[in-house]
Amino acid sequence: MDNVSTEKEVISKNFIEQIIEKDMEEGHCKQVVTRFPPEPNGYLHIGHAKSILLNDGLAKKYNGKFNLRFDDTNPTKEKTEFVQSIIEDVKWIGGEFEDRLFFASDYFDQMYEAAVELIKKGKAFVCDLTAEEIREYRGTLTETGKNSPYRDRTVEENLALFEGMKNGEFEDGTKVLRAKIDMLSPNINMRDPVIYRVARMHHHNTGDKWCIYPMYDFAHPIEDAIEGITHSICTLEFEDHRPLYDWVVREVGYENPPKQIEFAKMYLTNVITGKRYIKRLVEENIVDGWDDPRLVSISALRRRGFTPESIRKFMELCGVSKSNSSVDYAMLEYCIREDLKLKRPRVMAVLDPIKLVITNYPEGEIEYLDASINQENPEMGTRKVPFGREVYIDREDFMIEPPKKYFRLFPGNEVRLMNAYFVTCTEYITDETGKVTEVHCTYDPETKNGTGFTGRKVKGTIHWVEASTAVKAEVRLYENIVDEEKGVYNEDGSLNLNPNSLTILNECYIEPAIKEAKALDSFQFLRQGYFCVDCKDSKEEQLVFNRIVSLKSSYKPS
RNA sequence: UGGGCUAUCGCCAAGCGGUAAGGCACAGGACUUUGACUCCUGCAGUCGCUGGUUCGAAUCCAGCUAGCCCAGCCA
Repeated sequence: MDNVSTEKEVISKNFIEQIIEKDMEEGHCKQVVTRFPPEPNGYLHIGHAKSILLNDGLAKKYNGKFNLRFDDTNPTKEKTEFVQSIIEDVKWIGGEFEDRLFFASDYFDQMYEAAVELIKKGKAFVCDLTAEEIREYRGTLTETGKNSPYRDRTVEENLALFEGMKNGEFEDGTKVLRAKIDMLSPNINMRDPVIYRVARMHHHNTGDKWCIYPMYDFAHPIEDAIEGITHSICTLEFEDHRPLYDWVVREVGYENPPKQIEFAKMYLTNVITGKRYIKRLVEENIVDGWDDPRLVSISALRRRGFTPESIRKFMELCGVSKSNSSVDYAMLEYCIREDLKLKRPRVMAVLDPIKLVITNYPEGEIEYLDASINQENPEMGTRKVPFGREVYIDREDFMIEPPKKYFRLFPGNEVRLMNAYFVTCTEYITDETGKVTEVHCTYDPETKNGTGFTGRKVKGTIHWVEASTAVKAEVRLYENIVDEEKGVYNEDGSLNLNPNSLTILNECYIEPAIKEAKALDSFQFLRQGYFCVDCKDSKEEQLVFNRIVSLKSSYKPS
């Protein structure tokens, strides 16, 4: 019986795994080596998480290796600040590159040599056309290109010129090295692509050593080949580059050339993915940084309280394919709920307090009641919860005139104060506007938590926090940054921002057990959802909580 | 007749010639000291469309349609 029940569900292999397994069976690949190759030009977001987890997961599954490599071949956009944050994020999400941290810029010498070899083979030439002329000669999507007048320079001339480029003899932009392939190709990438440009830029890693830099299409296959990458996984927009990728590894002469495999990027509904849009929100100060919890950058998800496990689970659930798709945000929420459910303490909290006075409870007395830390996971033990004459309850848990099927507190009704006693509402007090300011109840000592009282049942159980011992906290409720109905973009292409995406609640009360909370600790506040102590904004005096995700509610008023 | 890719439930996604997995979401019901969780139940007579091949097609072929990507000295 046990053996049967522990059998895991068979999860079907994705198309990349099928390719890899075939390659291994046919002996094309002894040990899988994958890589995550970000350009250090921004922070990582959930889309990158998919790539990291995919590559790392494949390496783990097939007993291979996973490298982290910075694709830093264009210094204009790159910064060391980003290198650090990327390393942190990759580690946090669980990408285990161990000591295999590389920089494409460390291979510049080898790339230069490879280019020289290409020239010697007559497969590359130095071109003097301006950028604009190159564009004109390239043709269009529907018209073929035509050969550059410099295409037939001799090997010797090309060699001399290319060395001149390296030695800084030419102005930026005046000369490029081009692969000699086919200007008639229907694939624009094959129309004698530029593989080296002259540009005097200070590089974060190589400093001012170089004034020529290789282009992605030339550099990337070489980087992969040098590291012994077997499967070079990238996104769909590079499909058209694959013939060029293959051309480079073939012409440069690598023996076990890596294979490029493309998969579809992941989009999430109703959030802004995409580095350049996140960048815009940050730069325009619409959010307070790359880790603003409303964003889906990895650092933001971490700050909001998402766990690496939940994100891994999410990626597992999403799968990998070649069709463009947009995953429902609810799936991510499901994953974090699922991950925290049994692991995190459950404490009572009141986010919108009204005072409840238990009129037949002795004044000034506090008793400590036992309560499970997590009722579904007894291993987490118990905690003491102070109870007294005055407690706070949530405003939504009391109604003067309840609609049908409302089974929380209203005049004359009896409910359970969770982990404590049954209470019956006797009266309520309102201010001059009619707003309820205080509710009065009586309690029944016989119904105390843990006594096994079964005399009668109540339909409602509400949460509460004892007033004199309650910890005051700031709670931030996040909504997705865009309006659900309108989607991410307006018709004119501008971002559709929801100004109500952040609500800050200052008057929240949480039971004293919360005092030991540390940055990034997460809790379930009963019926309020899951919250995380903000690692950035919490101070000694006051804890700040970010809502990770709310619970599902099946109560629908009226 | 530029080229490349994609199309299976509201959203992901298996399926690889033998008669439509699974998850999310949703809807009902049971249970409940969180209206949560958990547990049941329901949820594609048909796979973008049209033809063809076959005893048999989501799977193979042909034609069409729709969507995405490509004309950086970005990655």
